[in-house]
Amino acid sequence: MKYAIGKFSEMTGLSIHTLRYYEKENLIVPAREDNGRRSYSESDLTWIQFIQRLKDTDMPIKKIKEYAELRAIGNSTMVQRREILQQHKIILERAIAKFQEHLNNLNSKIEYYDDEIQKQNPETQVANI
Amino acid sequence: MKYAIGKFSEMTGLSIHTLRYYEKENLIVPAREDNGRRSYSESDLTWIQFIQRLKDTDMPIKKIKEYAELRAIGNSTMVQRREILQQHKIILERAIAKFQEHLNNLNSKIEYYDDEIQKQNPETQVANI
DNA sequence: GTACAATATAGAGTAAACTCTAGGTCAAGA
DNA sequence: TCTTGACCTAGAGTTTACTCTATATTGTAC
Repeated sequence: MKYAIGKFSEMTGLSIHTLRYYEKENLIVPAREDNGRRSYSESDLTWIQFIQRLKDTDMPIKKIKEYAELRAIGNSTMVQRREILQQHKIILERAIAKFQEHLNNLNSKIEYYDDEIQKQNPETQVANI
Repeated sequence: MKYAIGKFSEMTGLSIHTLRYYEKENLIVPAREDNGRRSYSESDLTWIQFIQRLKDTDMPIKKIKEYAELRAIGNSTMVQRREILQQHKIILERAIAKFQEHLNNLNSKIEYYDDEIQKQNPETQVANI
């Protein structure tokens, strides 16, 4: 199946403007119809979903672009592409650890607030007996 | 102890410009000396470290500002502040889940690349016997 | 007492990632 | 045939979070 940009925008949740911007940045370069209109394929869909996950885990557009341009060259660039993913993996592991740590801090702080709020509202205490 | 902006910048790793910008945004408003110079305290240090963790886990400046302005009002705003932290907690939990999921995908993809790279380099295979 | 380092303010500039506008083409339905 | 809606390009505008510049003042070392 082939999809015009409007349809593809709906399918991906990305705006038409964003899709054109991604093309300008070489992230995803769809085929064109004879009349010059963009024609996205199933494989473009799989690819944009991967891009969306990279984006969603904070890979900057520049890095995604780097990966996309290597991908466009073909099989000879697999070692470099593996390296980019490997680096991103390390970034993700660190991010998870950092978020987990801050989540623990946040939990203590919320508990502290709960205690203080209790102290400020004796009625609530009475109601809870 | 009191710290001038240069010292405080060193202690926090934030540039002097950033500290002034944070003040303009009401995130952290230090005392002033008689001559008008900023004077940061120990409690400013604890507070900026908390701000840094919020920032580091992607809370936007606007939201931190909201929290900071409630904090500046005092004890009467505890319920609202608790609510902001509670919301951020949920955001963090979702972020961790999302990152974890993408990490798993990434691991499969890296393994796939490893296989393909192996196939492309038979010498490596021989060397591994 | 003079140089110089640190501080002050106001406001301009920057990078990233969109987002929108203007002006134009083109195919299909009333 | 005409108009409407989807598409096209080039380029301007926006938001966030800084980052830098210009200009002025002040406190300390020689």
